[in-house]
Amino acid sequence: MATLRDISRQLNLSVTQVSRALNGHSDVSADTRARVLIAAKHLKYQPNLTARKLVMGKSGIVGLVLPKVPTILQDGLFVQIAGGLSSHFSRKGKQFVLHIADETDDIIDVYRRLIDSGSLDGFVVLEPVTGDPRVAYLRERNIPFVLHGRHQADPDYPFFDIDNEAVGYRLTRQLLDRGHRRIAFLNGHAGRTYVLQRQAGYLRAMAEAGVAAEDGLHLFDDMTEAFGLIGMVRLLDDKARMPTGVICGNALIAKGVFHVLNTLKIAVPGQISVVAHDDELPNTPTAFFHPPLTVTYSPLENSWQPLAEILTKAVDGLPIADLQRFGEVTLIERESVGPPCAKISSKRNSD
Amino acid sequence: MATLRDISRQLNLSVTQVSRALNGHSDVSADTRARVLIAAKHLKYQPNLTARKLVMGKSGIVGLVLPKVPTILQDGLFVQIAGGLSSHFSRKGKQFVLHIADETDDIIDVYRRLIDSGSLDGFVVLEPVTGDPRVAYLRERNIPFVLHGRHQADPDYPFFDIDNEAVGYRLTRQLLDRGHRRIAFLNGHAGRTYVLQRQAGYLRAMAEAGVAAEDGLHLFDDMTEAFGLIGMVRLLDDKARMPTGVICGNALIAKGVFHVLNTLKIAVPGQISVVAHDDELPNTPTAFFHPPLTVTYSPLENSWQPLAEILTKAVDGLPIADLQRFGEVTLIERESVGPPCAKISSKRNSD
DNA sequence: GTATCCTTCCAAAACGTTTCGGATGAATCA
DNA sequence: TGATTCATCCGAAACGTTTTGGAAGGATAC
Repeated sequence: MATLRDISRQLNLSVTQVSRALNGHSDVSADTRARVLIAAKHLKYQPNLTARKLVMGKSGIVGLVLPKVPTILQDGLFVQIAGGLSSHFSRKGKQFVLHIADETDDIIDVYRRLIDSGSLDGFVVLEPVTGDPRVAYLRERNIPFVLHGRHQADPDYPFFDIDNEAVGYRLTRQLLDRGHRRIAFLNGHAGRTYVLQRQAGYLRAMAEAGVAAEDGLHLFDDMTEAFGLIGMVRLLDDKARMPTGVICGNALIAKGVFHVLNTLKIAVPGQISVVAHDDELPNTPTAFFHPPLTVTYSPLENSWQPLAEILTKAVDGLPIADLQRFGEVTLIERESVGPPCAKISSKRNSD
Repeated sequence: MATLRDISRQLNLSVTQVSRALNGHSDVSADTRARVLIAAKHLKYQPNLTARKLVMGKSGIVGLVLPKVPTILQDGLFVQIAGGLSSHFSRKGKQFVLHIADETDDIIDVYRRLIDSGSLDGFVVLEPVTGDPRVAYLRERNIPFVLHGRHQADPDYPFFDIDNEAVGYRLTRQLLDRGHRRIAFLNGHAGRTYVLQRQAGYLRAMAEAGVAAEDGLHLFDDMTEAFGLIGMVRLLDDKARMPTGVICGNALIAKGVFHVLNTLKIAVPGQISVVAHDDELPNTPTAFFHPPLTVTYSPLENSWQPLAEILTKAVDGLPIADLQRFGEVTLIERESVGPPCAKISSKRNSD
């Protein structure tokens, strides 16, 4: 590997000037810079990141720590996340590194080790929960990070998020506007902040419409097809309070819900209307549900680019004002919503 | 962060002695070493990996490069791989890092960048194919690596592998010994070496038994449930040459096969016998198939520890003889094998 | 008593980069 | 003319570690 010394010798320059030429400093003549650039290319010069890091204190490497237990990670999503972040970071000239935490040791210890060993400049933090200990620790250590989502209402740290309150609100309004009153919500895991924010949006819409929100209609669990299945069955169990419309936290839940309704021959939207939030998870295209699903749409895919950009800026020490961004959410009305149905008759009810 | 200097000052020692004490060199008195160790713990000393790497030329970081397109990666397997390797490497005091390659750029370019930037000491290479370009490149650059599997018969590089020829042989023998003659093999992707090795074992067993192996009975494709499904249907299509026994490359394929046989009401092992190789993939327990599946058993999980060990040694420059190991394969006879059935009647055949 | 060895220690160099402080000469200003 | 600015350059220090080559002193061998 060629070093700055090699270039400097070849051009009869000092190492300093070569370094400055390569890094675009001002006190290098145009002629010298050009010669350096050519020599560098010719010698296949690659800066030694280790040496650079030693003097600069930054490694150019950012990371993501995930627990071994794949809570959020269904088929392919993992790869999508890691791949998406990785490619956007590398486009910014940063290396992105993924660390799977051993389930035996505390997640904070993992961060501590990673930070103390001094090889990471910053972190992407996924799936924040209220009072997230990772956020607390990173702030305490003063390590740059960016949150996917927020963990409190008005955060003073870098984040990328969508307006989840609005998601809950708009989804609920979809059903309310058509006349629904008994509206169920198969939401996500109760600890997550976005789940609570969507719940808030739901409650606001219900309150605005003057409809009382019943506790039993709002269910929380991991966002899986299994939850959709089990949740929908539970909702149907209580015949007196059966919902006429169901909101699903994501497309996976909706898939489970559709499976139940389909099996029991309950028509959508004839007998029950369904809406969902669609992150565009792999292999779960809501447009091809039967019937096509009305959704609030905000592809997870759109997060990686801003996340990478924000963390890069955070590492470079930009002020907080530049480090907070919101993602777009669009409403896609399709065919899974109709007027409420007074009485649901199904195979199952006729048992 | 405390440095060697800090410790040396506190103890009135030279930086040299502190370094040597910490690294277990011989020319340090027991007393001095003890004092250094205590001081280091007290000051929460963490060696600066960057500085160490700069002088030693090694970073203590090893990596795995995966393509973004998840070829081998079904639900949870990804996390199992990354997590397994990560925890075993960290137990050896090495950092393990996962890199997802952008699908747009050449895999070799990714390795080149990673190597040139000088931050990785070695690589784990998964899913080798015959004449694997990654292996060729890493050897050319003289970078330590370990292969999961082999990409030629008698390799001169580090690997961990199971005896796949024996897997093919034993699985085939299971069926031959019960009298089967028309034995199908739903194998894996044709490029993979382990697939070819298993094929060789199959052919050897058939030849030994004096049975002609028919081309149409040996199918190759990705090891997925879908292949099991489609492959089994194809096998049943050709009524004249229908197999009495089927070998499946892994449990996922077997799952697809069982699905077809079950749906068509073809009894296992009454009408068709099935055997498979079981890597103990997540959510696919062959013991709980109906009927329980006879398998050659060799959990993927058992690979991570030897892989980590071998790569660690390779990075430390140990001779090749210490860097080649085989995993154990056991045969588990369960209830999916019976005598061959002369004529298969199924719902489908009666169309 | 002198030569040799062993134990324990240290100063200095090295790894490749960035940056600080200053040097040089030419051009501009008063 | 002398002072000031500007553009362009360079030497040396710094980052934190490991390693090299040797030094000091005591113990052992002859």
